[in-house]
Amino acid sequence: MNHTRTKSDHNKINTKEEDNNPPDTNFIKQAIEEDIASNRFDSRVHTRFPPEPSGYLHIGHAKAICISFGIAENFGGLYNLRFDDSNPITEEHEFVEAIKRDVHWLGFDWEDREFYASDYFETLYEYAIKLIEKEKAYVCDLTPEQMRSFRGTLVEPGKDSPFRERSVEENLTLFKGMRDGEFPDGSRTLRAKIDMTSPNLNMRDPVMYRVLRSPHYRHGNNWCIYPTYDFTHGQSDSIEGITHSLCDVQFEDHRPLYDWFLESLEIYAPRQIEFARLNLTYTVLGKRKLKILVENGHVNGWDDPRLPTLAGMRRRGYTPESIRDFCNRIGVSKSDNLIEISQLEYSIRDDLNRRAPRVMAVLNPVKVVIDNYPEGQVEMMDADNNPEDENAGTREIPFSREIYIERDDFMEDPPRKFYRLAPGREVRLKHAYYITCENVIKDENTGEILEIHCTYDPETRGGWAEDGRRVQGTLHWVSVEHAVDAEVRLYDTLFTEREPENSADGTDWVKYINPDSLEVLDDCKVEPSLLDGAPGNRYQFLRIGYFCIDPDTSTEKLVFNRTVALRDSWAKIQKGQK
RNA sequence: AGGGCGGUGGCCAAGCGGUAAGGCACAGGUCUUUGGAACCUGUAUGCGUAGGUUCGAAUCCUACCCGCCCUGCCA
Repeated sequence: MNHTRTKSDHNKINTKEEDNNPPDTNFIKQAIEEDIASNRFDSRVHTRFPPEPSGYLHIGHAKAICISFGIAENFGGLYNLRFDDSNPITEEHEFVEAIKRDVHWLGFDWEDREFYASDYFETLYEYAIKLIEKEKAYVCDLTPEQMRSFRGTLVEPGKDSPFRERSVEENLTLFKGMRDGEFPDGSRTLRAKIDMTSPNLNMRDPVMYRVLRSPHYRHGNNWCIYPTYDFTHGQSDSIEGITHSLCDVQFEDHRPLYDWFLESLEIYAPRQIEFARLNLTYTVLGKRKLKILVENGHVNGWDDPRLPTLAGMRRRGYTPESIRDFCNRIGVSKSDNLIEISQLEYSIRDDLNRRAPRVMAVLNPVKVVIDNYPEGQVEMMDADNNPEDENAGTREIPFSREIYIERDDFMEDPPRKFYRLAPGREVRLKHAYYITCENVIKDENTGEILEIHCTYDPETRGGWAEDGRRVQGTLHWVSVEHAVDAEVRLYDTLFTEREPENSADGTDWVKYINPDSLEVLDDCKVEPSLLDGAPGNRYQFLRIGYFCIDPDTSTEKLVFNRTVALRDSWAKIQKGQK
């Protein structure tokens, strides 16, 4: 048969299963492939992730980790975890433990390749002496203010420091004096002698060492001078034999300096490649801002489930697999980006849909009495744990004359397309029976619905009618007698603005914190099987969303966090009807 | 203004001179014991703008416009 292939034919042939895979290449992988082809690093691939232990890791770091470690895995290479700890003022041991925990949780194993830039301080000191001897570094006595004015501006060149031409001997003596504690904090620096007229400000004789009497969390009072990032990072990469030093684009104009130090020192030189950092709608990423949220009490600690920290997301119920999937899907490029939160939600729903056991929980209960059901009778109903997973098995759920259903699942005067319970209407109770609403009992004064009275059809056990009649709606429920009380914490975005840091009128992102980002429901009723759950366990509450057990759970009270709601097409219809 | 880097649909992102992949979102629909999931269909005569080179340009050239980063002894 002779027929032209149309676009729809094409789509049928390529099923979503095949098309759904994220692209398996990006500009960094291409660059590495070229280096392998040209044998630039003896065909090795060795990357690193260099966090500073001054805060918790967030989803933006996850992107960086997935890129650096993921690429090393792809090429059968190695990856190091290196703490970039050259500023004792902001760094703490607590953070190194938290970072290690989070990277492991993400599923990466750096084996014995755990390093600390601070362990290279002695080598770095020797490197500095080497540069002094090569007349490429000098001790400068300028105060911070003076140094700033000598640096020039974006459009005006800087001026040479009056201390720039000190002799090698004098520099050596002075630098040793710095190390030996002979000079007060901030009084002198060691600077690279490069070019005060460079259009790249980073090349205008950048500081290599500062005098700073602050105990280091790892080395105590061993040092009173500390190297700067620029004099630490590249050399650390070099020492570890890193081939590709992947970092975010803000370091792009540090690359000439990175290369300059390595070349001047005549040591092994890795290749730095930069990519765009992650931005997410309705949140902030960035160490300082997260720190403010935590320290000023806007949230309850680094692991607050509303935070984009890995600790927060873990507590919220995100799986490491979903975060990795998200990082793969968003791709790698150099362009500024703002990823929609729905992209992240897609990844977690997709993962949990396949893995999370289904349970029934009523968040906002209203009582239903089934008048024709025998009083005192209890039936155990079979329920599949996960229709997406045939190996998930089944469990039994107690059914009785009085049950709770969701208040939202009943309407006295239902609008069009409302498929749930209403006077005279028959619906299915999931895994149980068809019930028909006969009447409701309301509070005389407030009009609040107290009880809904129904009858059930004994011929519909399991949720099927012999005569083949259909019902439009299926409700979840919990037996009153067997219900377990629970607290459920619902989360909304932490900010009300899509771009809190960059909104139309304001500069103060803090004022866009969402006052309703946390809603606590403390009268929830859940099925008894949940009593066996442990903190961290994830579930799908049927028809509602994905939830996990919070560590705040005690023997007295179950506490759940909503990870993400199920997609809700009824909510959309309602919106449209308004 | 000097330097660096970016600009492909609402949000991401392929594309690497041969006639605009894919994902998310959105809109319809099929199916359904979750209004979930799954499945199907639709959504850029267009690649920041204007010129130019070429049989042919998102890809090459020129100019211009817009955005981000850089004036810490932070990383």
